[in-house]
Amino acid sequence: MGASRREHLVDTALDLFCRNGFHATGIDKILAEAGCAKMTLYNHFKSKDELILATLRRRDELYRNQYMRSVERRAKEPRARLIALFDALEEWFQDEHFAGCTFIKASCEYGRLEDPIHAAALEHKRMVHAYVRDLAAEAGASDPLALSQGLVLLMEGATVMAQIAGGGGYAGQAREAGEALIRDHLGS
Amino acid sequence: MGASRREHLVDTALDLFCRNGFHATGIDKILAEAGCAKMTLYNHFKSKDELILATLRRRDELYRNQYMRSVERRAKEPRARLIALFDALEEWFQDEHFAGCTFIKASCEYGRLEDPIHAAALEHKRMVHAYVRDLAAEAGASDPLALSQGLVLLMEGATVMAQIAGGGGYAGQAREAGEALIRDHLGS
DNA sequence: TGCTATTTAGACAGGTTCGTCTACATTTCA
DNA sequence: TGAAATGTAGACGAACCTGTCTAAATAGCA
Repeated sequence: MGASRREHLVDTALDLFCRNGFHATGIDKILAEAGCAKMTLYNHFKSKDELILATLRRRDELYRNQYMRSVERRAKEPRARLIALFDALEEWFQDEHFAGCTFIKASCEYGRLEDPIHAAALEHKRMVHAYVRDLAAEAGASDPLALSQGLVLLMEGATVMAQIAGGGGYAGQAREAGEALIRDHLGS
Repeated sequence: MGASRREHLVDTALDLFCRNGFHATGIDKILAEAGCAKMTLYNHFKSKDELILATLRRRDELYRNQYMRSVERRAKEPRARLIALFDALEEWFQDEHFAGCTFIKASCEYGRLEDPIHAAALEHKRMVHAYVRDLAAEAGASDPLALSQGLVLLMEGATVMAQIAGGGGYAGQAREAGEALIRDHLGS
């Protein structure tokens, strides 16, 4: 079983953390759900916090392999990809397992900026912004930074609202506003 | 002391919950910080969850008395008030006690939609949206709903990013994008 | 002053938490 | 086949959690 045991633990923990919260999810619950022994967990991870950091790395990997690839599958031209950011968001919100952004949740429960868990959340958000900024630059925006900042705020706002309201068209609202921003920066 | 004891407990709990999280903040910590006895708390509140709901009601009250009044103080005309939404946001982010939105945090830790705590968060967000929608309508927007949805997403996105990054100009970014949306809906 | 309601300090119960440890079983791979 | 690595099951400790209870002190108000 080797490394697959570890991956299975991380995937199980990621699911439980995102659904029920980090503090509210005990080690024992994760072990029961994953069907493995306590020493297996503590053999792979030094502590619960280390496990949490591993789940955040895993979530970042999934973001790149699922969300970002979904954007790139939906459109080939940079400008169209800026709009596809919101369609891929909608796809995510529609997922029956959608439970909000794991990184936002992590920053909520681990609020101190110097906490490694909070720092991991910030690092992920920086990566997302860099991705959008590059797309805006490729699309020929005169001020790609400003455009990408606006788009990212719409994306984050939609994600938070979808989490609180339980889905409900927020990606579409964000897309509509995003299109206006894109027109403003790139012309119609 | 009468009711002031209860208010002091709620204010203390609100501060600790928002700084350190709901699950991570124990009853004993709140009591120590507030300097009062356990039975005083359980005399006023049936349980910790009831205390949390009381802190959310208190936070909602502060939002109306501080944030919304700040918006209305900054501008008298509806259109100017739409822009003032972001300036008042910046003022909030600059506060040394800023620690993100209590309601977003509550929805993160109590993720089940049917949880009364989550429901209270949703209700607050609905109130905020209604406020912005009314402003957009007063400003003469042809589609006040669409405009307000875009503005709200920018506001929520800025709040989340300010929480994760620890301040840092997100209200200004949101204002810039918000002005573009307002121009798009109301003309320059 | 004196009666009543509130607050206090702390012990207490029952449950949960994280993490360690041991003794045994299983897998891996030469 | 046999040795080394890995996983299992569960007991265990020490700390923490929420919520209850009691007995004494204090506050508010007539």
